[in-house]
Amino acid sequence: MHERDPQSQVNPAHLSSAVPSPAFAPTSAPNASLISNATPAPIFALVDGNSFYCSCERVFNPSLINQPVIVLSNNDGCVISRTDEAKAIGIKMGDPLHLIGDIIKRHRVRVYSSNYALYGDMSARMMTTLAQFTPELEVYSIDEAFLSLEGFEGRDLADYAREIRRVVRRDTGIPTAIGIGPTKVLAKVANRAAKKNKISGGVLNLCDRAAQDCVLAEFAVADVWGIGARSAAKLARMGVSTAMQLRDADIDAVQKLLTIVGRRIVLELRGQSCLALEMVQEDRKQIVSSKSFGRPVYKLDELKEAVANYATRACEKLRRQKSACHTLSVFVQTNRFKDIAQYYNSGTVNMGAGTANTSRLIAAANSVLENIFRDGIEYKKAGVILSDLRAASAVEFSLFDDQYKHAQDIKAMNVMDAINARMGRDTLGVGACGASAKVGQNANGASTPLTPAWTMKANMRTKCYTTRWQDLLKVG
DNA sequence: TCTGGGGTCCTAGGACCC
DNA sequence: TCTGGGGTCCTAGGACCC
Repeated sequence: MHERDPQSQVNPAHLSSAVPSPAFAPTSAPNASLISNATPAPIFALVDGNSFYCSCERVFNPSLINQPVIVLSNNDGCVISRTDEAKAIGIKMGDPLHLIGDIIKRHRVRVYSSNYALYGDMSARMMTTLAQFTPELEVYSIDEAFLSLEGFEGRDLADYAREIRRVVRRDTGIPTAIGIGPTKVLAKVANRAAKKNKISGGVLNLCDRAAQDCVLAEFAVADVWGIGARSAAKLARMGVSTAMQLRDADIDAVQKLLTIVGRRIVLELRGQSCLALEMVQEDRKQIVSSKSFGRPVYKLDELKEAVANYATRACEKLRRQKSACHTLSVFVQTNRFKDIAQYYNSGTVNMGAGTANTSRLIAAANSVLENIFRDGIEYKKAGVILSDLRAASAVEFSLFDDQYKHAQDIKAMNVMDAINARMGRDTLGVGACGASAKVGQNANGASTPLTPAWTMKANMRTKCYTTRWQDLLKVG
């Protein structure tokens, strides 16, 4: 869902200037351009949940309000969400938990393992609420959405955005910030500035040039959407350190430095929309399931069990988008932070006519694993990558493929998915995944010494308030 | 003891073909 | 004995995002 190829990125609205006049427009042009020769300028609003994961936790635990709160990555590794209070005491994004023990103790920071079932459900609620305000909405990430406000020019856009914030807060409990601009990049800038500036009331409209100048002059170029650390360093060498300087820079020089991606960013900063709203979620081109282990793993059998579980997750995603996979890769690696001899190995297998059958993919993954496994190594992470994905309906058989078996495969998977959807994940699974994963967990699903080494650590997870009946909050 | 996971896009360079 | 160049496809690596 991020950068796209230039063709699909171009907003047709802006191609109109290249068309001599409606009379010469190709017959395939949308009718709108024949009716009106003034194509309306796009207006984007970016709505973004503040400290989203922490805010989700606060919704169900009001004692966290006004407290420093952080949410951790998988395996309780590092900080991936923090409240303003946590930011204020110096906790940074990505800080490893084991290095900030002092601050946590001193300030009584409330620490949580990530609970994606909860955050995913809260996200869906937020998006449903936003959809009430405009049919043109792009769900950009778990906590962000772009809205098109085209057609709302008649009203005060900042007022409308404040109304959106109020309703999202009322209906989901999630606080948001909203940035408005004529391009996605400017809407992103506006959103960030709105978050920083408390007097903005969480809303900033950067549609007019004077407002843009004012904000861009003070905006670090490294904070511009699409400019990462590498690009920022290159730009610094060119003497560009603010978003305003980037906007006004020689565009060809920028392209030379940052490729076509950089050029697009400059154009967007200038108010020329290159990145269109993408309302339909395209199918994934690859599906990855990989995780670090809770504890080091040494044995092939344990790796196989882990990989079987990852393949199962990946296959579920594959079937959800009705694709079949034609290439499967598996990788294993040591702990890159540990001062030991590093080992990384991966292997790939061709899945012939294509399949979305969990058992087949696990079997294939196992054979790859046997090839890349070396004895005597302390493994930290493994993963499965499904690629060369095509529509499941377009599976092509060769003379040697057993079509009957393929049809049986599909039936079996449909039954498994249906049961798991109704009774909960992993109610029905493939034997290779091991029953042991469920043994040795305490009541909250946290790991105990009996849990297999490969399973994730999540010792501070809250309940699934919105997705499990037994976890519903009791009032009174 | 302890450092996330899942994605996309762009470019350069090699292989291959004619 | 001399020994081209253009196009396409694929892959690996880099960069970025949340």
